[in-house]
Amino acid sequence: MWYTGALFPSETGAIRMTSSAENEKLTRGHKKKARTRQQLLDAALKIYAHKGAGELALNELAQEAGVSNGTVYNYFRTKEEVLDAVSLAQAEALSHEVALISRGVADGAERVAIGIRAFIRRAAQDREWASALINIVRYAEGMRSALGDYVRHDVRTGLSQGQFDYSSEDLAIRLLVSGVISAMIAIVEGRYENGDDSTVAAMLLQALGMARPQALLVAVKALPSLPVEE
Amino acid sequence: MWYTGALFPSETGAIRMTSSAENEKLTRGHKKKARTRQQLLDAALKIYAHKGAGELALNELAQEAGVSNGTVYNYFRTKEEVLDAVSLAQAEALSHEVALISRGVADGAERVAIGIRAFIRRAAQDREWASALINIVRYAEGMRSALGDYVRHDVRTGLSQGQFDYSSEDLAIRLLVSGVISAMIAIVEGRYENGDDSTVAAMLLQALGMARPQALLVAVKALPSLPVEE
Amino acid sequence: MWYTGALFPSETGAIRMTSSAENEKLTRGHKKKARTRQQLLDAALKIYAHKGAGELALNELAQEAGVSNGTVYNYFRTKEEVLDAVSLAQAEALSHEVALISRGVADGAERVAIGIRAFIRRAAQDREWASALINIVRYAEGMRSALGDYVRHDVRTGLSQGQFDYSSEDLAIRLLVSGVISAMIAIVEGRYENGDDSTVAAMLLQALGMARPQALLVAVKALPSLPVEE
Amino acid sequence: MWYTGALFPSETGAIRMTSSAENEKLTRGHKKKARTRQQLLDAALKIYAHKGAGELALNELAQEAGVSNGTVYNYFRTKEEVLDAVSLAQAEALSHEVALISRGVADGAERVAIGIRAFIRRAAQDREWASALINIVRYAEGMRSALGDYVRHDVRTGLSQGQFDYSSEDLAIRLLVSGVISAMIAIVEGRYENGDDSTVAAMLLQALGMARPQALLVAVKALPSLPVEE
DNA sequence: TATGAATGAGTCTTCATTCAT
DNA sequence: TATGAATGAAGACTCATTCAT
Repeated sequence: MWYTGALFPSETGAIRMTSSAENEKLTRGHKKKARTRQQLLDAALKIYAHKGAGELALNELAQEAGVSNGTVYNYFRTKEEVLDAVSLAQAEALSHEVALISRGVADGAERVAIGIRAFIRRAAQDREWASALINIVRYAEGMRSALGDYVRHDVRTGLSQGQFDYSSEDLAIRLLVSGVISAMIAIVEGRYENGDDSTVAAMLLQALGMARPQALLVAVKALPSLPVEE
Repeated sequence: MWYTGALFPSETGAIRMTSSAENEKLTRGHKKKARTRQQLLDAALKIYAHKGAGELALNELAQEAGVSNGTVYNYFRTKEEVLDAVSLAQAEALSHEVALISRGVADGAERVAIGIRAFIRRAAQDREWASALINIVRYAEGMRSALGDYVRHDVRTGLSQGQFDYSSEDLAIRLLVSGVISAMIAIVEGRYENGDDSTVAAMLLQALGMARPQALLVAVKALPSLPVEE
Repeated sequence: MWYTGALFPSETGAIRMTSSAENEKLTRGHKKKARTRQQLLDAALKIYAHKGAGELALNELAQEAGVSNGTVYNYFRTKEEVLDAVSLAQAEALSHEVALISRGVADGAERVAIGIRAFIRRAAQDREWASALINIVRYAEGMRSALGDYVRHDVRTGLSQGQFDYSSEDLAIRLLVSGVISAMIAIVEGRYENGDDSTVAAMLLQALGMARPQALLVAVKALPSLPVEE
Repeated sequence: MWYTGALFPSETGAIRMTSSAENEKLTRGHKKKARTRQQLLDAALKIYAHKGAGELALNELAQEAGVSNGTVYNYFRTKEEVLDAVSLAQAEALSHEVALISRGVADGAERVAIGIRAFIRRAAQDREWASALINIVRYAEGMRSALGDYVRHDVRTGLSQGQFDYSSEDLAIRLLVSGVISAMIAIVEGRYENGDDSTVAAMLLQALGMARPQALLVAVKALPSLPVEE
C-alpha cells in the first residue's frame, strides 16, 4: 500500500493509497471485495515500479497483494486486464489531481504548464511512482491517449487564446505527452535539477508555438497552492 | 531478410539487408558464421515489428531465421543480448545513413531538421521497420542514448550558431528523440499526412528555442538528395 | 508406489509404502499435498533403482508419480532436493527399522551384526530396493553419514564392552558402511548365497578388532524376531 | 596434463603424465594421434576430479584438452568410451605401480598391505587424483573388478600361507576394494592423519581373518623403497 | 469469495552428435 | 585427422489458468 496516483501526496514520506478515502468508506460498508481489488491494484503498481508490465507474473502479484493465487482471477481475467485497470485508475487519479491544481486558472498556456510541471515534480518526489508510470505508459497505449485527451482541452484553449500556434493538434499533443514522459525518464535515471520542471514546460510551450520569452514567463510562474481537500 | 536500417532503401518495396553487400562477400568468403549472425539479427528485427522485445522467444527467433533452436545459443546467450546486438546494429546503420544525407550541410538547425524528417519519412514508408524501431527503443535504453549522442553535435552547432536557445542540453536532446519516436508511433497507428515530417521538425526546432517563422522555413526546405553509394 | 524403506516388508512380493498407514490418514484428512509428496518420493526411489541419481529427469519423475510436469516443482526445486528428501526419508525409515529389530539387544557387537545382516537380507529379498539404495548412497553423501551416525553408538558400545579394538572410529565406521554397501552391490549383481549376511558381518566385526571365532559366533546367532507393529 | 596414475610421482609438485615417457617416444615418432588421445584422457581425468563421470560434457572435454569439439569423436564414440578408456588406463597404471612396489615381497599379507597403503598415501598426497579415482570407481564398475582382480592373487597367497581365513573370496575382495575407496573418500573430505594408511591396512587384514596383533605388525612395516625406473 | 494444489503449454537451455570444409 | 558451425532431441523451468474444497 505504498503507491498512489496523487500528484501531491498530502502526507510526507509515506504515500497514501489513491483512493484510501473511498476505500475506508467502503471498508466500513463491509465491501471487502473492493478492498481486495484495491490491494491488487496497489500491488501491481508497486511491481510495475521494478519491472515492465509484460513481466508482471500473476502469482507474484498475488503474493505482493497478500492474497492467494486463485483470488486474482476473481478480479482480473488476464494480466492485460490488470494493466488496463491500473492505468485507468492512474489516469483518473492524475487527471483529477491536475484538475484540482489548475482549478481557477483560465489561461490555456498556464494550465498546460501547470500540468507538465505537476507531473515532473511528482516524479522527482517519488521516483518509484515515476518508474511505475513510465512502465505503464510503455505497455498501455491507452494511458498515453487518456493523458492526451486530458490536455486536449487546455491546448485548444491556448490556441483560441492566440497563445499557441501549431499545425497538427494530434502531433502536438503526442509531443506534449512524450516530452513529459521523457523528462520523467531522466528523473528516474537520477538526473533532476531544481527548475527542470520549468525548463521542460518552457520547451513544450515553445513547441506549441509560443515564443521563448512568453513561454519562460509562464513556465516559471508560481504554482497555485493545492486547495485543501476535505 | 526483409529489414534493414537504411533510412532510404534503394529498392522500392523490398528492403535490402543492412549489409547485403558485405554479406555476399562474406558468403563468398565462406564466412558462414557472420551470415548466420546477420540472419538472426534480421529475424529479430522482423519479430520486434510485431511484439515487444520482452516477448521475443528464442525458439521463434530460430524459426524466423531459419536455423535450429540450438544455433541461436551459439550467438546469443539471452534475449537481452539479442536486443543489444540489434539495437547496436540499427544505431550504427541509422547514424551512418543520416550522416550521409546531411553530409555537406553546415547549418545546425538544418542538420537537426534533416535527421528528424529522415526518420519520419522512413517510418512512413516502412511501418514495419518503424514498429520494430519503436519496440527496440522502448526496451533498449542504450538505443535512446545512442541516438541522443548522435544529434548532440548538431544541437550544439545550432546553439553556437545562435539558432537555438535552451536551458538544458540533456533535456533538449531527450525531448528531440522522444518527439521523433512519438511521431513514429503516430505513423504506425495509421496517422500520417504528407508534411507531417516538417510539422514535427518545426515543433522540435521551436522547442530548442527557434522562433516559429524560422523553424518553419528550415523545416520545409527540400531535403538534400542522397548521394549515390557506390 | 512400490518401494518402502522397510527392512522387512510385512507382505511378500509387493512392498508396502513406507508410510502407507499415515498415508491413508492423510488422505482421509484431505492432506493431498502430503500424499503427492509421498508419491514423488516413491517414484524417485523406484527410478533410482534403475539409474543414478544424476540421471533422474524431473519429467520422468512426474510421469512415474502420475502427476504433471509442473507439479514436481511445487515440491522440489532441483534434482538434488529430490535426492536429499529421498535419502532423508530412507535414512529415517531404515534407522527406525533397525532400531526396532535390535530393540532389547544390549551387546554392542551383536547390535552391529544385526544391523549389517538386516541390510543384507533385505537387499537379497528386494534387489530393486537394494539397487536404489546403492544409487542413493553413491550420490548423497548425507546418506553415508546418516547411516554412519546411526551405528556409531553401537560401535562405541562394543568398544567399551571390550569387544572391539580399533584405532580410528571414523575410519572404522566408514569401513562398516562401505562394507555393507559393497555386499549389497554383490547382491544386485546376482551374487548371493545363503549365509552371506553372516559372512559379511563376521568380516566387519573382525575389522573392528574382534577375533575371528568370537566374530563368527556373533554373526551366526539367530536374528531376533521382529516385534509385531500394532 | 597434470594427472597421472603413478602412485608415487617421481617429481614433487607437478605430476607427470601416466605415460609421458611412452608419450615422448611416440611424439618423436610423430605419432600425433596417440598424443591427442592422451591429451583427452588427461583432460578427462582432470574433469573427473571435479565432477561425476556422468556430468562430463564432451565439449568441455574438448576444451580442456585443447582440441576442437569434433576431434573427440575421432577417438571416442560416447562418453562411456571415454570413461572406459580412462579407467582402463588408470587400472593398468596403478597395477603396474603396485606390482613394482611390492616386487620382491613374497608374503601375501604384506603384499596386500602394501597395496592398500600405497593407494591411501597416494590419495593423501594428491587429493585431486583421489577425487578423480573415486568418481571413476563410482561410475565404472569395471574399475572395481579390475582392482579386485589385481589383489586376488595376493589374497590367495595369504590364504595358502595360513595368514588369512575368510569364508568368501568374492566378498573379501569386494570389502578390500571398497574399504580402500572409503578411506580415499575420507581423505578427499579432508580427514587424513598420519598413519591412517596403516590403520586401514590393519582393519582390512583383520577382516581377512588375521588376528589384530599380526595385522598391526604387517601394517606398520616400512614400505619397500620404490626401485628406480630407468 | 478465497484458497492453493494441480495442470500443461510454452520457453529456455544444454549437449551429444553430425558433417562440410 | 582436425575443425567448429549446425543440429535437434532431451530436459529444465515458468507461469497463466483451472478447479475442488
